[in-house]
Amino acid sequence: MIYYLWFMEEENNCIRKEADLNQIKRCRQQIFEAEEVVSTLTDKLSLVSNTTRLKILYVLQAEERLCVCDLSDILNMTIPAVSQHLRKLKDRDFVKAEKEGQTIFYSLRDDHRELLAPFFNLLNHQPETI
Amino acid sequence: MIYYLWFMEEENNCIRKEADLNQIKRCRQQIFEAEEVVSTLTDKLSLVSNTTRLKILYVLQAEERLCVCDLSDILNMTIPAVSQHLRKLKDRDFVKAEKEGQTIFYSLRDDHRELLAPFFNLLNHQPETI
DNA sequence: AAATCATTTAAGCAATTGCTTAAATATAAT
DNA sequence: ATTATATTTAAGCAATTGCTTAAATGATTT
Repeated sequence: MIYYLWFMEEENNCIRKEADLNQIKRCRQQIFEAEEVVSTLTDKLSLVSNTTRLKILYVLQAEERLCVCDLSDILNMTIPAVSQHLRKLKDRDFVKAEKEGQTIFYSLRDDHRELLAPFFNLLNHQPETI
Repeated sequence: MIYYLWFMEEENNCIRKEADLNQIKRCRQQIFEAEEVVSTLTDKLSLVSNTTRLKILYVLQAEERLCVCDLSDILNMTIPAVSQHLRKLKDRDFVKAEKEGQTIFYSLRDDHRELLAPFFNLLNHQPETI
């Protein structure tokens, strides 16, 4: 497997006299190494950065489990709208679904508790500033 | 100032026999109280959940300051593209700009260090799983 | 003063998002 | 079997996002 290390080779375009070429290379390498974690992280954050989905996660944290119909009531939203959000959360392993008769109960998975913890903390303690 | 407490009054639409009306009211109130924090938080997270902007924040954390031209080189992106991201980050107080001649240096502000800390930790330690 | 450099701003556009309504699925009750 | 219930899926659409290119701004050098 051959990796092309563009951050080492590529010509610099920043033509400032004072430009620190070593700094630029260092930053390129830093980003190159973090690339995958950046993708994984932003993928998850873009899920959480939606008010409806954050609210869903927040109430699920407190309530153990809720069905689509409950959430539709709680959020004052259409059932399909809620369902579509839940699907995204399920696809990314934020929640799990358990069928009981014709009702499907959703609950928080443990997978992302660490990522979510600071957000739940903020929401629970309602500080003046974030 | 009169607040209409819809979460107390409003009719329930979830018609399941087993629906726990108290649970639904409790959740509504919980969300009602967190509403503002939810907005503020998702507003910030939606900034961070973009790979380019997270990378900018990440390298700025390590490098103290970088100019638009540097970042354009580092990220292998057009100058206007970077500039537009920086504007968003500046508008939300994630970064500050300092002019020095015709060069504008951007650096991290302290305002959101607490929010960003866990993300920087992940990026620095490159764990197998997030 | 004119040209160069660093950056921003603006207009345009393709891709994505998040809703809506309507139809499909699947389980339960009559 | 038929109807009702709970949910999902799909199609359509307006709003937002993030880029591109071109033009504008403002400081520096010649």
